[in-house]
Amino acid sequence: MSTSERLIESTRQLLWERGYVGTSPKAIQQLADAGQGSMYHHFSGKADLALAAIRRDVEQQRELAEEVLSAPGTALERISGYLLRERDVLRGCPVGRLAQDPDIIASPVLREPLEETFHWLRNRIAQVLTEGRQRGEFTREPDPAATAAVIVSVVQGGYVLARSADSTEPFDQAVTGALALLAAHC
Amino acid sequence: MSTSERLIESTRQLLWERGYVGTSPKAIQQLADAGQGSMYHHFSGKADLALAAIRRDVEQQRELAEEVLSAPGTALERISGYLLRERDVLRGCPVGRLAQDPDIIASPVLREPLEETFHWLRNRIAQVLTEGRQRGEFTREPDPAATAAVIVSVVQGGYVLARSADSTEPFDQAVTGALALLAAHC
DNA sequence: GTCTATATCGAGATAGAC
DNA sequence: GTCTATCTCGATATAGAC
Repeated sequence: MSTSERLIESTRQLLWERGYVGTSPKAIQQLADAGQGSMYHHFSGKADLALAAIRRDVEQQRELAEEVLSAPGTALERISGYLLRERDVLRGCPVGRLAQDPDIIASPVLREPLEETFHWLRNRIAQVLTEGRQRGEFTREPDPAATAAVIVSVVQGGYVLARSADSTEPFDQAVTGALALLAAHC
Repeated sequence: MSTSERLIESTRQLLWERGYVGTSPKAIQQLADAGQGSMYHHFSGKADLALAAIRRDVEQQRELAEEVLSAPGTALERISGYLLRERDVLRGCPVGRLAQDPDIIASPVLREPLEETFHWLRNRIAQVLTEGRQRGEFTREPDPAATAAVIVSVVQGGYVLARSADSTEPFDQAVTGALALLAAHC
Protein backbone atom coordinates (compact mmCIF):
# COMPACT_ATOMS: atom_id res chain seq x y z
CA MET A 1 0.00 0.00 0.00
CA SER A 2 1.35 3.42 -0.92
CA THR A 3 2.25 5.99 1.70
CA SER A 4 -0.63 8.21 0.65
CA GLU A 5 -2.95 5.23 0.92
CA ARG A 6 -1.68 4.34 4.38
CA LEU A 7 -2.14 7.92 5.52
CA ILE A 8 -5.77 7.94 4.42
CA GLU A 9 -6.54 4.60 6.02
CA SER A 10 -4.87 5.61 9.27
CA THR A 11 -6.83 8.83 9.30
CA ARG A 12 -10.09 6.93 8.78
CA GLN A 13 -9.31 4.75 11.72
CA LEU A 14 -8.35 7.60 14.01
CA LEU A 15 -11.31 9.77 12.99
CA TRP A 16 -13.56 6.88 13.84
CA GLU A 17 -11.95 6.29 17.23
CA ARG A 18 -11.09 9.79 18.35
CA GLY A 19 -12.90 12.23 16.07
CA TYR A 20 -11.40 15.16 14.21
CA VAL A 21 -10.53 17.28 17.21
CA GLY A 22 -8.95 14.32 18.96
CA THR A 23 -6.82 13.23 16.02
CA SER A 24 -3.37 14.76 15.58
CA PRO A 25 -1.17 14.72 12.49
CA LYS A 26 1.50 13.10 14.60
CA ALA A 27 -0.77 10.20 15.55
CA ILE A 28 -1.72 9.71 11.92
CA GLN A 29 1.90 9.63 10.84
CA GLN A 30 2.82 7.09 13.48
CA LEU A 31 -0.07 4.79 12.65
CA ALA A 32 0.69 5.07 8.94
CA ASP A 33 4.39 4.67 9.56
CA ALA A 34 5.03 7.79 7.52
CA GLY A 35 7.22 10.78 8.19
CA GLN A 36 6.15 14.34 8.77
CA GLY A 37 7.49 15.54 5.44
CA SER A 38 5.78 12.69 3.72
CA MET A 39 2.38 13.65 5.03
CA TYR A 40 2.75 17.30 4.12
CA HIS A 41 3.95 16.33 0.68
CA HIS A 42 0.80 14.36 -0.12
CA PHE A 43 -1.71 16.53 1.74
CA SER A 44 -1.88 20.21 2.52
CA GLY A 45 -2.67 19.56 6.18
CA LYS A 46 -4.94 17.86 8.65
CA ALA A 47 -8.18 19.11 7.10
CA ASP A 48 -7.18 18.02 3.62
CA LEU A 49 -6.31 14.54 4.82
CA ALA A 50 -9.53 14.32 6.82
CA LEU A 51 -11.52 15.20 3.73
CA ALA A 52 -9.97 12.35 1.79
CA ALA A 53 -10.69 9.98 4.68
CA ILE A 54 -14.28 11.14 5.09
CA ARG A 55 -14.99 10.79 1.38
CA ARG A 56 -13.85 7.21 1.54
CA ASP A 57 -15.94 6.59 4.66
CA VAL A 58 -19.15 7.86 3.14
CA GLU A 59 -18.58 5.96 -0.07
CA GLN A 60 -18.20 2.75 1.87
CA GLN A 61 -21.24 3.37 4.06
CA ARG A 62 -23.29 4.06 1.00
CA GLU A 63 -22.22 0.84 -0.65
CA LEU A 64 -23.04 -1.14 2.48
CA ALA A 65 -26.49 0.41 2.66
CA GLU A 66 -27.22 0.04 -1.02
CA GLU A 67 -26.30 -3.61 -0.86
CA VAL A 68 -29.05 -4.46 1.63
CA LEU A 69 -31.60 -1.93 0.38
CA SER A 70 -31.45 -3.10 -3.20
CA ALA A 71 -31.81 -6.75 -2.23
CA PRO A 72 -34.90 -8.63 -3.36
CA GLY A 73 -37.84 -8.90 -0.97
CA THR A 74 -40.57 -6.80 0.55
CA ALA A 75 -39.94 -3.28 1.82
CA LEU A 76 -40.07 -4.59 5.37
CA GLU A 77 -37.51 -7.25 4.58
CA ARG A 78 -35.13 -4.82 2.94
CA ILE A 79 -35.40 -2.31 5.78
CA SER A 80 -34.99 -5.15 8.19
CA GLY A 81 -31.81 -5.98 6.34
CA TYR A 82 -30.60 -2.44 6.89
CA LEU A 83 -31.50 -2.34 10.57
CA LEU A 84 -30.14 -5.77 11.41
CA ARG A 85 -27.01 -5.55 9.33
CA GLU A 86 -23.81 -6.56 11.10
CA ARG A 87 -22.38 -3.55 12.89
CA ASP A 88 -19.57 -2.71 15.24
CA VAL A 89 -22.11 -1.11 17.55
CA LEU A 90 -19.81 -0.03 20.38
CA ARG A 91 -17.45 1.71 17.98
CA GLY A 92 -20.32 3.72 16.54
CA CYS A 93 -20.94 4.96 13.01
CA PRO A 94 -17.82 6.34 11.34
CA VAL A 95 -19.94 8.95 9.56
CA GLY A 96 -22.52 9.88 12.19
CA ARG A 97 -19.77 10.20 14.73
CA LEU A 98 -18.38 13.18 12.90
CA ALA A 99 -21.61 15.12 13.31
CA GLN A 100 -20.57 15.80 16.91
CA ASP A 101 -17.25 17.26 15.87
CA PRO A 102 -17.47 21.05 16.06
CA ASP A 103 -14.68 21.62 13.56
CA ILE A 104 -16.35 19.31 11.03
CA ILE A 105 -19.73 20.97 11.36
CA ALA A 106 -18.18 24.43 11.22
CA SER A 107 -16.48 23.62 7.92
CA PRO A 108 -18.82 23.52 4.91
CA VAL A 109 -16.42 21.40 2.92
CA LEU A 110 -15.94 18.79 5.66
CA ARG A 111 -19.62 18.71 6.59
CA GLU A 112 -20.87 18.35 3.03
CA PRO A 113 -20.16 14.60 2.67
CA LEU A 114 -22.14 13.92 5.84
CA GLU A 115 -25.11 15.94 4.66
CA GLU A 116 -25.02 14.36 1.25
CA THR A 117 -24.81 10.83 2.65
CA PHE A 118 -27.66 11.07 5.12
CA HIS A 119 -29.75 12.85 2.51
CA TRP A 120 -29.17 10.03 0.06
CA LEU A 121 -29.84 7.37 2.71
CA ARG A 122 -33.14 8.87 3.80
CA ASN A 123 -34.29 9.17 0.22
CA ARG A 124 -33.22 5.65 -0.58
CA ILE A 125 -35.16 4.22 2.34
CA ALA A 126 -38.17 6.39 1.53
CA GLN A 127 -38.05 4.99 -1.98
CA VAL A 128 -38.07 1.43 -0.63
CA LEU A 129 -41.11 2.29 1.46
CA THR A 130 -42.86 3.87 -1.50
CA GLU A 131 -42.27 0.77 -3.57
CA GLY A 132 -43.73 -1.33 -0.76
CA ARG A 133 -46.81 0.85 -0.68
CA GLN A 134 -47.28 0.58 -4.40
CA ARG A 135 -47.06 -3.18 -4.15
CA GLY A 136 -49.71 -3.10 -1.46
CA GLU A 137 -47.44 -4.41 1.25
CA PHE A 138 -48.82 -2.04 3.87
CA THR A 139 -52.32 -2.07 5.28
CA ARG A 140 -51.68 1.17 7.12
CA GLU A 141 -49.55 3.28 4.86
CA PRO A 142 -46.66 4.97 6.66
CA ASP A 143 -45.37 8.31 5.39
CA PRO A 144 -42.21 7.35 3.47
CA ALA A 145 -40.07 10.41 4.23
CA ALA A 146 -40.92 10.60 7.92
CA THR A 147 -40.57 6.87 8.39
CA ALA A 148 -37.21 6.87 6.62
CA ALA A 149 -36.02 9.56 9.01
CA VAL A 150 -37.12 7.36 11.89
CA ILE A 151 -35.17 4.36 10.57
CA VAL A 152 -31.95 6.28 10.13
CA SER A 153 -32.33 8.10 13.45
CA VAL A 154 -32.95 4.90 15.34
CA VAL A 155 -29.66 3.51 14.12
CA GLN A 156 -27.70 6.67 14.85
CA GLY A 157 -29.34 7.12 18.22
CA GLY A 158 -28.91 3.44 19.02
CA TYR A 159 -25.17 3.91 18.76
CA VAL A 160 -25.36 6.75 21.30
CA LEU A 161 -27.26 4.63 23.81
CA ALA A 162 -25.01 1.63 23.29
CA ARG A 163 -21.84 3.59 23.82
CA SER A 164 -23.28 5.29 26.89
CA ALA A 165 -24.16 1.90 28.36
CA ASP A 166 -21.02 0.18 27.10
CA SER A 167 -23.39 -2.50 25.85
CA THR A 168 -25.07 -3.36 22.57
CA GLU A 169 -28.35 -4.08 24.33
CA PRO A 170 -30.00 -0.64 23.88
CA PHE A 171 -29.11 -0.67 20.20
CA ASP A 172 -30.69 -4.06 19.72
CA GLN A 173 -33.80 -3.00 21.61
CA ALA A 174 -34.13 0.10 19.45
CA VAL A 175 -33.81 -1.64 16.11
CA THR A 176 -36.12 -4.51 16.98
CA GLY A 177 -38.58 -2.01 18.44
CA ALA A 178 -38.53 0.04 15.26
CA LEU A 179 -39.01 -3.07 13.18
CA ALA A 180 -41.96 -4.12 15.31
CA LEU A 181 -43.63 -0.73 14.95
CA LEU A 182 -43.17 -0.87 11.20
CA ALA A 183 -44.30 -4.48 10.93
CA ALA A 184 -47.57 -3.53 12.59
CA HIS A 185 -48.34 -1.52 9.46
CA CYS A 186 -48.23 -4.54 7.20
CA MET B 1 -22.00 33.53 41.26
CA SER B 2 -19.00 31.99 42.99
CA THR B 3 -15.83 31.17 41.13
CA SER B 4 -16.40 27.47 41.55
CA GLU B 5 -19.92 27.91 40.21
CA ARG B 6 -18.69 29.87 37.20
CA LEU B 7 -16.12 27.21 36.45
CA ILE B 8 -18.75 24.48 36.41
CA GLU B 9 -21.13 26.45 34.23
CA SER B 10 -18.38 27.35 31.79
CA THR B 11 -17.35 23.73 31.60
CA ARG B 12 -20.92 22.67 30.87
CA GLN B 13 -21.10 25.12 28.03
CA LEU B 14 -17.77 24.11 26.53
CA LEU B 15 -18.44 20.39 26.89
CA TRP B 16 -21.66 20.92 25.01
CA GLU B 17 -20.06 22.90 22.23
CA ARG B 18 -16.67 21.21 21.89
CA GLY B 19 -16.79 17.94 23.82
CA TYR B 20 -14.32 16.74 26.39
CA VAL B 21 -11.35 16.27 24.09
CA GLY B 22 -11.94 19.67 22.53
CA THR B 23 -12.21 21.56 25.80
CA SER B 24 -9.06 22.88 27.45
CA PRO B 25 -8.60 24.07 31.03
CA LYS B 26 -7.41 27.37 29.64
CA ALA B 27 -10.62 27.90 27.68
CA ILE B 28 -12.66 27.09 30.76
CA GLN B 29 -10.73 29.57 32.85
CA GLN B 30 -11.14 32.33 30.31
CA LEU B 31 -14.88 31.76 29.92
CA ALA B 32 -15.30 31.64 33.70
CA ASP B 33 -13.04 34.63 34.15
CA ALA B 34 -11.04 32.64 36.68
CA GLY B 35 -7.31 32.23 37.08
CA GLN B 36 -5.28 29.08 36.68
CA GLY B 37 -4.57 28.75 40.38
CA SER B 38 -8.21 29.29 41.13
CA MET B 39 -9.31 26.40 39.01
CA TYR B 40 -6.76 23.99 40.45
CA HIS B 41 -7.70 25.08 43.93
CA HIS B 42 -11.36 24.10 43.50
CA PHE B 43 -10.87 21.07 41.26
CA SER B 44 -8.14 18.51 40.95
CA GLY B 45 -8.00 18.85 37.17
CA LYS B 46 -9.93 18.72 33.93
CA ALA B 47 -11.57 15.37 34.60
CA ASP B 48 -12.75 16.39 38.05
CA LEU B 49 -14.30 19.57 36.72
CA ALA B 50 -15.92 17.70 33.86
CA LEU B 51 -17.48 15.27 36.29
CA ALA B 52 -19.09 18.11 38.22
CA ALA B 53 -20.37 19.60 34.96
CA ILE B 54 -21.71 16.30 33.65
CA ARG B 55 -23.54 15.56 36.88
CA ARG B 56 -25.29 18.88 36.61
CA ASP B 57 -26.13 18.23 32.95
CA VAL B 58 -27.73 14.89 33.60
CA GLU B 59 -29.68 16.18 36.56
CA GLN B 60 -31.14 18.93 34.41
CA GLN B 61 -31.98 16.62 31.52
CA ARG B 62 -33.72 14.28 33.87
CA GLU B 63 -35.81 17.07 35.34
CA LEU B 64 -36.80 18.27 31.89
CA ALA B 65 -37.86 14.77 30.88
CA GLU B 66 -39.69 14.05 34.09
CA GLU B 67 -41.65 17.26 33.71
CA VAL B 68 -43.26 16.21 30.45
CA LEU B 69 -43.46 12.50 31.17
CA SER B 70 -45.27 12.96 34.47
CA ALA B 71 -47.80 15.36 32.97
CA PRO B 72 -51.45 14.32 32.87
CA GLY B 73 -52.79 12.75 29.68
CA THR B 74 -52.60 9.53 27.72
CA ALA B 75 -49.33 7.70 27.16
CA LEU B 76 -49.26 8.99 23.59
CA GLU B 77 -49.75 12.55 24.75
CA ARG B 78 -47.00 12.33 27.33
CA ILE B 79 -44.55 10.76 24.90
CA SER B 80 -45.58 13.33 22.37
CA GLY B 81 -44.68 15.93 24.98
CA TYR B 82 -41.23 14.41 25.28
CA LEU B 83 -40.65 14.17 21.54
CA LEU B 84 -41.96 17.62 20.70
CA ARG B 85 -40.42 19.42 23.64
CA GLU B 86 -38.57 22.62 22.79
CA ARG B 87 -34.97 21.81 21.93
CA ASP B 88 -31.88 23.51 20.64
CA VAL B 89 -31.67 20.88 17.93
CA LEU B 90 -28.60 22.11 16.08
CA ARG B 91 -26.59 22.25 19.28
CA GLY B 92 -27.44 18.66 20.03
CA CYS B 93 -28.00 16.91 23.34
CA PRO B 94 -25.53 17.93 26.05
CA VAL B 95 -25.56 14.40 27.42
CA GLY B 96 -25.77 12.26 24.29
CA ARG B 97 -23.02 14.33 22.76
CA LEU B 98 -20.57 13.00 25.30
CA ALA B 99 -21.14 9.42 24.17
CA GLN B 100 -18.91 10.16 21.17
CA ASP B 101 -16.07 11.37 23.34
CA PRO B 102 -13.47 8.60 23.57
CA ASP B 103 -12.02 9.86 26.86
CA ILE B 104 -15.48 9.95 28.45
CA ILE B 105 -16.38 6.44 27.34
CA ALA B 106 -12.98 5.13 28.40
CA SER B 107 -13.44 6.47 31.92
CA PRO B 108 -15.91 4.48 34.05
CA VAL B 109 -16.47 7.40 36.38
CA LEU B 110 -17.19 9.90 33.59
CA ARG B 111 -19.32 7.47 31.61
CA GLU B 112 -21.44 6.36 34.55
CA PRO B 113 -23.75 9.43 34.61
CA LEU B 114 -24.56 8.90 30.92
CA GLU B 115 -25.38 5.26 31.41
CA GLU B 116 -27.47 5.97 34.46
CA THR B 117 -29.40 8.76 32.74
CA PHE B 118 -30.32 6.87 29.60
CA HIS B 119 -31.17 3.83 31.65
CA TRP B 120 -33.53 5.87 33.77
CA LEU B 121 -35.06 7.58 30.73
CA ARG B 122 -35.77 4.35 28.90
CA ASN B 123 -37.37 2.86 31.98
CA ARG B 124 -39.43 5.95 32.61
CA ILE B 125 -40.80 5.94 29.08
CA ALA B 126 -41.42 2.21 29.22
CA GLN B 127 -43.39 2.82 32.39
CA VAL B 128 -45.53 5.45 30.66
CA LEU B 129 -46.23 2.96 27.88
CA THR B 130 -47.12 0.24 30.34
CA GLU B 131 -49.56 2.55 32.08
CA GLY B 132 -51.14 3.34 28.71
CA ARG B 133 -51.54 -0.35 27.98
CA GLN B 134 -53.15 -0.97 31.34
CA ARG B 135 -55.60 1.84 30.67
CA GLY B 136 -56.43 0.24 27.34
CA GLU B 137 -55.10 3.11 25.28
CA PHE B 138 -53.51 0.82 22.70
CA THR B 139 -55.35 -1.46 20.33
CA ARG B 140 -52.09 -3.01 19.21
CA GLU B 141 -49.89 -3.27 22.25
CA PRO B 142 -46.31 -2.17 21.63
CA ASP B 143 -43.51 -3.72 23.65
CA PRO B 144 -42.74 -1.06 26.29
CA ALA B 145 -38.98 -1.57 26.62
CA ALA B 146 -38.29 -1.83 22.90
CA THR B 147 -40.56 1.08 22.07
CA ALA B 148 -38.96 3.23 24.75
CA ALA B 149 -35.56 2.50 23.22
CA VAL B 150 -36.96 3.63 19.86
CA ILE B 151 -38.24 6.90 21.31
CA VAL B 152 -34.95 7.81 22.95
CA SER B 153 -32.92 6.70 19.93
CA VAL B 154 -35.01 8.73 17.54
CA VAL B 155 -34.25 11.88 19.51
CA GLN B 156 -30.55 11.16 19.81
CA GLY B 157 -30.27 10.12 16.18
CA GLY B 158 -32.35 13.08 15.08
CA TYR B 159 -29.71 15.37 16.50
CA VAL B 160 -27.07 13.61 14.43
CA LEU B 161 -29.03 14.05 11.21
CA ALA B 162 -29.87 17.67 11.99
CA ARG B 163 -26.29 18.62 12.69
CA SER B 164 -25.10 16.82 9.58
CA ALA B 165 -27.62 18.73 7.49
CA ASP B 166 -27.20 21.98 9.39
CA SER B 167 -30.99 22.00 9.51
CA THR B 168 -33.65 20.98 12.00
CA GLU B 169 -35.72 19.38 9.26
CA PRO B 170 -34.49 15.78 9.63
CA PHE B 171 -35.03 15.94 13.38
CA ASP B 172 -38.61 17.11 12.91
CA GLN B 173 -39.27 14.42 10.34
CA ALA B 174 -37.93 11.76 12.67
CA VAL B 175 -39.96 12.76 15.71
CA THR B 176 -43.20 13.22 13.80
CA GLY B 177 -42.57 9.94 12.02
CA ALA B 178 -42.04 8.14 15.31
CA LEU B 179 -45.18 9.69 16.70
CA ALA B 180 -47.17 8.60 13.68
CA LEU B 181 -45.93 5.02 13.97
CA LEU B 182 -46.87 4.95 17.63
CA ALA B 183 -50.23 6.64 17.08
CA ALA B 184 -51.16 3.88 14.65
CA HIS B 185 -51.17 1.53 17.61
CA CYS B 186 -53.93 3.42 19.39
C1' DG C 1 -8.51 31.53 47.60
C1' DT C 2 -6.02 33.68 43.95
C1' DC C 3 -1.81 35.01 41.50
C1' DT C 4 2.39 34.45 38.73
C1' DA C 5 6.25 31.56 37.33
C1' DT C 6 7.85 27.58 35.44
C1' DA C 7 7.91 22.95 33.27
C1' DT C 8 6.94 19.31 29.95
C1' DC C 9 4.89 17.83 26.13
C1' DG C 10 2.27 17.72 21.93
C1' DA C 11 -0.26 20.24 18.00
C1' DG C 12 0.30 21.76 13.58
C1' DA C 13 3.01 23.38 10.42
C1' DT C 14 7.22 25.43 7.38
C1' DA C 15 12.03 25.06 5.38
C1' DG C 16 15.37 23.15 3.11
C1' DA C 17 18.62 19.21 2.60
C1' DC C 18 18.88 14.70 0.39
C1' DG D 1 9.07 11.74 -2.24
C1' DT D 2 11.10 11.55 2.22
C1' DC D 3 13.93 13.24 6.08
C1' DT D 4 15.42 16.27 9.81
C1' DA D 5 15.44 20.76 11.90
C1' DT D 6 13.02 24.40 13.63
C1' DC D 7 9.12 27.35 15.02
C1' DT D 8 5.09 29.05 17.55
C1' DC D 9 1.38 27.89 20.50
C1' DG D 10 -1.45 25.65 23.48
C1' DA D 11 -2.49 21.63 26.77
C1' DT D 12 -2.14 20.40 31.38
C1' DA D 13 -0.38 20.76 35.07
C1' DT D 14 2.93 21.95 39.69
C1' DA D 15 5.14 25.33 42.98
C1' DG D 16 5.21 28.72 45.85
C1' DA D 17 4.34 33.71 46.80
C1' DC D 18 0.66 36.79 48.39
